[in-house]
Amino acid sequence: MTRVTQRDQQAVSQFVERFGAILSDTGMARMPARILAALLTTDSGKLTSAEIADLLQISPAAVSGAVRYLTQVRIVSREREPGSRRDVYRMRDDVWYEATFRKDQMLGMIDEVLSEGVTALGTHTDAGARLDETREFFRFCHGELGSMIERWKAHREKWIADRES
Amino acid sequence: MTRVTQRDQQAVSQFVERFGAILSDTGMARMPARILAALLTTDSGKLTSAEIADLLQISPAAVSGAVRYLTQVRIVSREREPGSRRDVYRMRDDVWYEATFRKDQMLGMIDEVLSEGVTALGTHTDAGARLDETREFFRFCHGELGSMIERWKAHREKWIADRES
DNA sequence: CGCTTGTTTCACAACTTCGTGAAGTCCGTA
DNA sequence: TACGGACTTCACGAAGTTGTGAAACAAGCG
Repeated sequence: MTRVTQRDQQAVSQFVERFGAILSDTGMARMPARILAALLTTDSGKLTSAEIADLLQISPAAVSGAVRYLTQVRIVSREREPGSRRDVYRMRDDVWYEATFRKDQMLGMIDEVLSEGVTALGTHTDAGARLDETREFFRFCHGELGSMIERWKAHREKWIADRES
Repeated sequence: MTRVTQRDQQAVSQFVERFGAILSDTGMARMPARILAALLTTDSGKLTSAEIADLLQISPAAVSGAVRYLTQVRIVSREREPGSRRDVYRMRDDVWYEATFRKDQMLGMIDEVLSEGVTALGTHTDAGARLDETREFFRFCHGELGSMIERWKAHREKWIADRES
């Protein structure tokens, strides 16, 4: 291993920690965030449990718990090469789509709760009107998010085409 | 106080708790979230420390800490009626704008960190290319968020006009 | 079959966060 | 300038989270 490679490894590791930290700042649990960051930095987008444990210096138990969460929310998929006992975790291509979709669901819940509030206060009160407008804001966001996904797909196509030229 | 009013109070209180809980699910600390929810349900959008403490059944110390946070992130403003020793906290009209703006800043930080990663890996590697695309996604979101604020302003005007007719 | 390797479950300990009570500070008022 | 009310600070205790080690479990392979 050359010195240059060592420096690179260090830089990559530092990126994994920083990006993991940012993701956990946005609400994702710490371990899943770090694992996702680690997967992002692999060429294949795949990593075994042991590799994850080694890379992030965590116990197999921690890996187990975190990947269970990540598979549940469809951020990674679990695979196993035939004839092997090792699980391999693959980052799904549509992670950001999934993440956006999940935020969108949250907006739906906010809408529900705000509707309760509007009912409780009535739109004839100032507070009720404020709640009504707040709800409209979140409904607006909901609509925006939906169309944003479409726009991203288009933007991505164009961007990739530009990059290759 | 009539029975109907009592029921309303209960419904409002329930809304405050539910909406506070949702806000804290999205990352905001519990107390600030509850206080914001409480302010939303007042006609004037204003509340004194004592009122907040009473409404949410929390100590003055908890109020103090939470409103300090809320004023720092510009969600509420502190006022004091001349000749009074009571602080009054007012919900700012542009809370949702501020919240969106703050998310936007987060996107900027993500961009920075991802750029480090792209540098560390180089765009000629598969991982580097993936990071590059990820960064492009967040940059796209950044742009979308910016224009979304404008669109919301326009949408709001129209919505208010419609509501009044 | 039993061994080996890899994963999962579970109870525990460390850490962090959160809200409180009590003491402290500030400031207008008499 | 002394009083009183209101806000803030601080240290503590409670509660919830998080990651670990150890043991149980599963599955290929000799």
